[in-house]
Amino acid sequence: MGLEQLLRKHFSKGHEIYLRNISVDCVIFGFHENELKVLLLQAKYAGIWALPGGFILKEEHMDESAKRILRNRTGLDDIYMHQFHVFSQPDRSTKAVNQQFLKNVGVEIKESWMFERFLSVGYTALVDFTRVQATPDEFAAACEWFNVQSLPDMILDHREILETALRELQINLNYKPIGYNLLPEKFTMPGLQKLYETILNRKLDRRNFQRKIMATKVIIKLADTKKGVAHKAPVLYKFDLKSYKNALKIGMGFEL
Amino acid sequence: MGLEQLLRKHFSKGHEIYLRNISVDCVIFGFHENELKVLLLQAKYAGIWALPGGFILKEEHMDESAKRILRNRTGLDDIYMHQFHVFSQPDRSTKAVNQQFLKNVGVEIKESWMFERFLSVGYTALVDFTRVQATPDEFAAACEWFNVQSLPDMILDHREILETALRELQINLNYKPIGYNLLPEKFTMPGLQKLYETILNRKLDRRNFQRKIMATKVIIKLADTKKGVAHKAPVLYKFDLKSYKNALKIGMGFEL
DNA sequence: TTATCATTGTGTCATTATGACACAATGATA
DNA sequence: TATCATTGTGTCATAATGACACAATGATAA
Repeated sequence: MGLEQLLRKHFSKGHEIYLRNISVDCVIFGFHENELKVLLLQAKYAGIWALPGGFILKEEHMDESAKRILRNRTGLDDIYMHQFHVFSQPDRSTKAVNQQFLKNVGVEIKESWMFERFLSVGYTALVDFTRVQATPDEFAAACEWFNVQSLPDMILDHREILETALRELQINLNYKPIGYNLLPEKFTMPGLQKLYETILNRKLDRRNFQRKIMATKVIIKLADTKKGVAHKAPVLYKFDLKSYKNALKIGMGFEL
Repeated sequence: MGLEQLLRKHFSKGHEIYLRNISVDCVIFGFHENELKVLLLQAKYAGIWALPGGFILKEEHMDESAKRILRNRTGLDDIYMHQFHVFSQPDRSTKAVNQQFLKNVGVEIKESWMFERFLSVGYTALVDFTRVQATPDEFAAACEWFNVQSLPDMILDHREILETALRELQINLNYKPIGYNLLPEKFTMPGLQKLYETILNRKLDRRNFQRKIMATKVIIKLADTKKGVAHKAPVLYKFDLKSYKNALKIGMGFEL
């Protein structure tokens, strides 16, 4: 199907399969080369970027919508996703934006459910950067990772959504185990610390960090060390999946 | 306007003023006689109870919808409300419930936006029990307080919404100052402790409790004592509004 | 009038958690 | 074989926490 046809169908028939007035936007975090990254889409025929988003199918649990969006953009499945906030400014209207988009593409549509007001539910996911197949959706020209420290212009309130998600992540660092999805299966203690330092955007004491992380019991020291690195070979660790999942549920009481 | 007319208007024209597929439900907590209470509505011509809820006007911020609902049920204004979760089970359908309700009332309506699926956004409020003028809405026969320990049958997933709100409140007790809206302006330390014990549903050590509460600096000791009580007259305290609001924003790091 | 008693207010102490810090071990590289 | 950046681990003073005891108060009852 060509873009024009796709757009006509989406704008004129979308309300037959999706709920109205609600959308889902996903803040997908990854970690690569000691940088915290977020996955964004670039609208076709426009420079501006957006969070991967979508709508809720009429018979679908909202968590499934978020997972579907994640799956379609990354190829990843079975990732824990978490709703964190509903954005409901009345003027976060997509009408002007959508009409501009249609104009850019050269399609004229008069009436559409897409011109109504949308609330958006923000979801976060933490994913393994190396396993992601970044895939644009049908209305996007590109799907790329950005360092959270240097973000491009973003549509609507997507910048605010992203920053709320980041704040959430920083707070959760103290109560939830983080890293299972962001790191490879085996990782080093300095590697884990870099992740924490990157998210918190501040330095942590190496020795106290190790003491506290080990006190949570969610990671296990392996016999192996990481080979082929300069300097002393660091010991490898992995998450203890059982404790990890437990800690995800009940939290950890933990202060960095 | 009679009930039938009201219902016809709401079911046939409501979608002209409200967003579709989204509702707001409010868990309004109060504290009275050492019990944690929640405000519920009883559907007309049915025994079953429900959380005070409503819909989002087309040009209204969702927070305003929640405040409007609170104001209409309690007469209270300027109360801090907080969205805590979106409930999105596809089968939390209101269709059967609404049709049953119409049948009870004796009104027949074939098609309605009210028969579609609704997501519901849960909000909490903490209010001063003594200042509440409990007022049923037009579709309710009664508006009453219930002890959270002995709740009646509730429609749809309202029981789950309520319990999620309660869990939220228990967790927040450790990070946010609680009590300003739930207690009278002047209160005693044992009174505040009772509130905490009631919400957490466990006993706390009197001396350690006082030490920790005072360490937060959000409450101020007054010169006065509470008169006319048996036994030793307890000292009165009040919230320091400035510190309180600050603590609401940035949290408190606090463990009971 | 005075003793009783439930309740309030405050202090101590041992234990644990925390932050600041130093030194030895390692292993690639020069 | 020496160098050196990095890793791994231990210590210490201080702060926070939980468990606990005793004195003060003031209404009530003898």
